[in-house]
Amino acid sequence: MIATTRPETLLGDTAVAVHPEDERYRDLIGKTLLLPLADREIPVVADDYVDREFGTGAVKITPAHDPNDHDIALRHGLEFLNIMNPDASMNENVPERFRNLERYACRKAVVKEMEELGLVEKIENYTHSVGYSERAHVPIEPRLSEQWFVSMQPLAKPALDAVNSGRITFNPERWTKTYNHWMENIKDWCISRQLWWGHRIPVFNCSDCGWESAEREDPNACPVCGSKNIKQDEDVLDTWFSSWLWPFSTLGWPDTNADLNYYYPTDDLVTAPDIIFFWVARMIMAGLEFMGDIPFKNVYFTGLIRDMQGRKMSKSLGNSPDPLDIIEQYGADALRFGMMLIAPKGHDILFDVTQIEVGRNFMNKLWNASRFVLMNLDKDIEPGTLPAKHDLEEADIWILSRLKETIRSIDKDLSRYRFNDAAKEIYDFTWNHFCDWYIELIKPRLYGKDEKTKTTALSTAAYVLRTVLKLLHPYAPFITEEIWQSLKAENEADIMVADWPSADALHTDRAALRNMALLMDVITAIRTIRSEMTVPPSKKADVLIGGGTDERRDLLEKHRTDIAALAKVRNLTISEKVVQPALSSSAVTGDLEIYVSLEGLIDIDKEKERLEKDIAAYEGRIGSVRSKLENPNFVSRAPADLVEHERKKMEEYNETLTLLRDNYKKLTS
RNA sequence: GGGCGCUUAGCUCAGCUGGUUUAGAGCACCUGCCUUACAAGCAGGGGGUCGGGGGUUCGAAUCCCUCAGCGCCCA
Repeated sequence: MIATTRPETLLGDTAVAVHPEDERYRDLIGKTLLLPLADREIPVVADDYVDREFGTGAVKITPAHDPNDHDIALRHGLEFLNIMNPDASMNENVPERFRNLERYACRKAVVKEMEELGLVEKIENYTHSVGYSERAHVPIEPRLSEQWFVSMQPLAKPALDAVNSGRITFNPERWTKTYNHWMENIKDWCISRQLWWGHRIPVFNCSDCGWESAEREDPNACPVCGSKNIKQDEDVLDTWFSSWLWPFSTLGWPDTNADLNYYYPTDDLVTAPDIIFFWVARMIMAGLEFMGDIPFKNVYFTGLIRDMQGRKMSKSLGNSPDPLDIIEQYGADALRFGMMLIAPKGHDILFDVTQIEVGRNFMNKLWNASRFVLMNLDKDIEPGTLPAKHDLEEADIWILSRLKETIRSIDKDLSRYRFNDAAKEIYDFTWNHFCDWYIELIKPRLYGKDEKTKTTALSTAAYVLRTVLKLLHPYAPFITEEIWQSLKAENEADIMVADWPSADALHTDRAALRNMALLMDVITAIRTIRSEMTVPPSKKADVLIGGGTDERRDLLEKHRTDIAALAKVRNLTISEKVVQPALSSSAVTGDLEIYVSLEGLIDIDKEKERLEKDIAAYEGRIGSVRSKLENPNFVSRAPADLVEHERKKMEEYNETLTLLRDNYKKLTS
């Protein structure tokens, strides 16, 4: 007894298969059965493919109409009986009464006869997977037919070597596993397609003498018998058959020329991992076969863009947004930059258009920052040229040092295909360093009377901005070129042909980085007090800074105007010993005490709350450092410089905590 | 069945060679601001026992094992 979802194929059965170790049927192996309706004798064969647990454990074999059955038939030398015409109606290989019946009509007829013969045990609904044409919207019927194949084994060997020897690298590396698995189990490639469009397969045959051959030029007579009755194969080539030639056919192959010589092989192929088989592997095979060399050195696999439910975007699902709509809404650069920012290396992304807002906001920020620089830019400033070193002020040195660090990070990220990290670096530097701090820091200089410091600040700002534009250009070609046109020297070329910024042109000044960090901490501390005590931004406050070392106070003294401007301070007192004003709020930054005079705005409870929060924070930090230092194993086994670092941290935290507690005590006494 | 990945803040995700502040960003949220580049913005803030368990280690979001859940690929 057997089960089937396609009863009409019974007419094409040429065997029944059972599992070789199935006790139930062991006796029957090698014997024959009588196939009903067709009245043919068919053998019982034993094959591992059969699942003993499924159904009765006996399966009908229709070699001409099922791929699995086809393979079984090959193994057992069974007959291939094609019972269908190309239109899926029944052909002359079935009993006369079924001939020319459409497949579903035949199915009914077969079932009816089987029932009449009392051979049907039961009929039940069953869900199974069947090939389905999305173009024609009909189920696809497997049917034995003549197709052309490319023998792949000889091509696969050198292609496997090329990747496993490292001549071609995959990024991320893990995709080599997918590649290897496919290549090691490669099957011949069916290149025949039954479509009305495409390149027709250049195979010709003669209906008089049976000659058949693949030809470069269309023949007009049979080369063997001279007959004019020759016909070209009706099928066309699989589209990938031309795609695998892409690395060299696009450069003029099979003709040799300068482009082909220069550009083959290329450096990087950027593509998606879902076409490793269809395209990447085949390009490598074709390159090695036809050019005698690999087509590219590296393959970078991007993630796939999916919708928020994780589904691949597809036309039939209709879940892919039209890029033109997004560009209309956010801008082309915003789309490009936003996409790069949210696409981590080699991982799929769940895409929602609102994520492009980040890109739009950043482009807007860049545009406005550029406007600011340009509106202040005097004509006598030479863009791209830094002021003499001795004219640079600490803020200038700081932003240039930060710029150098940024370029180095970006170079490193790009060399490792970490495009999102590089995008993040540009974003972070531009917004959080250049805009939020540097531009704010130079405003007093720009609005002041000193022409020299003004020019230095502007030259530095222009230099930094120009570098940012170059770094950003691959991500945002349009806005960067637009701004560049206003920022380039008179005879300077467009940004798209500009040199990539070199980190070597700049130097890192550790002292400037450290000093500016302290300055920013102090300014932020004052801002935090102001905000938490709800001092309106329009109201300037008196600030006293005490404690610290002579060096640190000198530093702050040097940046007195910066502190005043950025923290909105009226009178700033910097002295080793300062007396805390009666109505004031306090903060501690390292070993510096900061008092903001509040003149009636002071709220004791709020101030207590603030200090308690700070004290708790430092107690937490000290707790975690202490647990390390009190662990003898840590002290004895961890690297000495790390232990030293933790000790230093402990000292600093303790100092800060002591000052915070003093202030808190004063408040409650 | 075989292979590959993912699980970190309300959401989407970074966190690379184990340590460098008490784990970061954007969005969302709270407070205050139309401060003459920018409200698509500015300043400040809250929010996470890093899916569960075990192990290795002086030290784990990070390395190993295991369990659970989710996703993809196998022409």
